[in-house]
Amino acid sequence: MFLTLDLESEEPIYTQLKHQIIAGIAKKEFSPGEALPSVRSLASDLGINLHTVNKAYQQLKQEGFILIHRQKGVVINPDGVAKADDIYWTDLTAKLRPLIAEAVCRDVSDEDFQKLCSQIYTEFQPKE
Amino acid sequence: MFLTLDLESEEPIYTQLKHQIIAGIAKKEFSPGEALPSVRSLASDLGINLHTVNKAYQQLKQEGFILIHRQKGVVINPDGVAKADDIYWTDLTAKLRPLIAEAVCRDVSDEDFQKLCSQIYTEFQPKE
DNA sequence: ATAACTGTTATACTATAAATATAACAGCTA
DNA sequence: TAGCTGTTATATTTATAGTATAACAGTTAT
Repeated sequence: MFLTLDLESEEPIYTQLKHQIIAGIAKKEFSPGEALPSVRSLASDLGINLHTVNKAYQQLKQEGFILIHRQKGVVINPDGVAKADDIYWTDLTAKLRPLIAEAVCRDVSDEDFQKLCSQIYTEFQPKE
Repeated sequence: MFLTLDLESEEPIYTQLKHQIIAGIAKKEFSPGEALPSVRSLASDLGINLHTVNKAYQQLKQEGFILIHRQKGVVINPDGVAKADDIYWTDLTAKLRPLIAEAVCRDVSDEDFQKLCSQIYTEFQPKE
């Protein structure tokens, strides 16, 4: 597991965990069905409380990234992540709008913005 | 002034205010040098506390969107908003990365993502 | 001058979220 | 039986969001 935390960040720990696990799935560092550490062991490894890990896991489960078997453990969703639906697009649009509004204010062109997005996309390209 | 608030939203009120004012600047609904309502009158109009408005104004000032003259009032920055610099790009990248990571997980292609961004960009196109 | 308006500062309070600290429960497994 | 799962419950601390008053200093119009 290569999860690192920035305890100085304003981003809550459980959010950092969520983002890193989602990034790991995007980068194919985690395979469908692969087991994730238990809440206790991950909390122990990172030096944080088990409830913080549990909160991240619960939300990842709610959003379909992982499955949690009551007395087994936590695994990356074997069926993969649900495709983009209407709710997802609406949500993503709401998150992008303020970013693009500021970009417009700062004279960032549509093309420059897309260039940055494409560059970030390449970060999640599986290494050949 | 066309500022509306969603008091049920998880997004803090002062953040909603910031986003709407930035969006207003992007849409050229606000012109450089144009006056904004005082903290008291805007707070009164919106039915919220003056400190909440003040917090939004202070951050907008900090980020260069508005100017505040001590005993005069609040105006849209007459010099326009500062162009994108290194700090801005780094910050924007950090905000986009989790969105793009999830998009990759949900099989959203670079092209589809860019299509959405372009569509949002058109929202901020000045009406001819 | 006075009244009414600016932003600013200070203090206090409530409510909520984030994170931690323990503890216990139920079920699986070696 | 011991040790591991996730889960639930309770309590505490800390930080943020938002409100409620009050006062100060400077401007502006009456």
